[in-house]
Amino acid sequence: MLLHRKKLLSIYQRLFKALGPQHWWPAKTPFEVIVGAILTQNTSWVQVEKAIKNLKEQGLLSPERILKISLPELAQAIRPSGYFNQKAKRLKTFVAFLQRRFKGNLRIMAEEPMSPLRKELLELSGIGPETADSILLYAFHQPLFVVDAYTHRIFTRQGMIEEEVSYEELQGFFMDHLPLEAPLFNEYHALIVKEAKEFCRKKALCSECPISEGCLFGEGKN
DNA sequence: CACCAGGCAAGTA
DNA sequence: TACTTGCATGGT
Repeated sequence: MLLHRKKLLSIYQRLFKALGPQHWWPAKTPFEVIVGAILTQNTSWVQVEKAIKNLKEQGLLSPERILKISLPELAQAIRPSGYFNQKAKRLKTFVAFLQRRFKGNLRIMAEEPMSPLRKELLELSGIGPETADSILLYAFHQPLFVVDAYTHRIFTRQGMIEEEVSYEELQGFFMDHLPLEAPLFNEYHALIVKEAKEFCRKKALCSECPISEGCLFGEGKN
């Protein structure tokens, strides 16, 4: 629908004007993006930064090293990011996949057609839709809109979507109504995260929110 | 102190 | 299929 497109673009413009470019993903290499995407699952980014710092300092931030290091050692290194036993396994699951399927080479993986690759990622234990889409958008520049808890919160409060929408439905809402461009999706998702942290978290700041109109803080279930 | 953070998988009925 | 629970650190 044309109305949704206008509305979504309008929100994007307001966010960008108020908050500026976010320069995502905050990582230097595609592999660091992938590691960060797994480590940040249900965890604040500052904790992930500490874990990644540990990995760097210990020379572990490469597929080869993560493949070879013992599980307990890896877990200890990423301890600050929480769920460290699970996430250590998830990192190993991914690098094993990378090795098996693409000779350990991310450049080969990047050449793969997006849709089948997304399915393959989702088959891995520890990679769900948000992590898969974050990897594909931010490491490989594929035009997939990343949905997270913030996206759901903001757009339900805006009254634009139902509370019960699934991940795929919410993703479709954006992808059906916006131009399928990776740079746009990159910036839009990053702005949503920034906006949610700044204004949508605390009731007191809700009125300052650059989207603002129609937002009903506290009246929704969150 | 309780609650939250850029999810996901496994268990239960 | 539809809910519930475990995973865990550290900040507010």
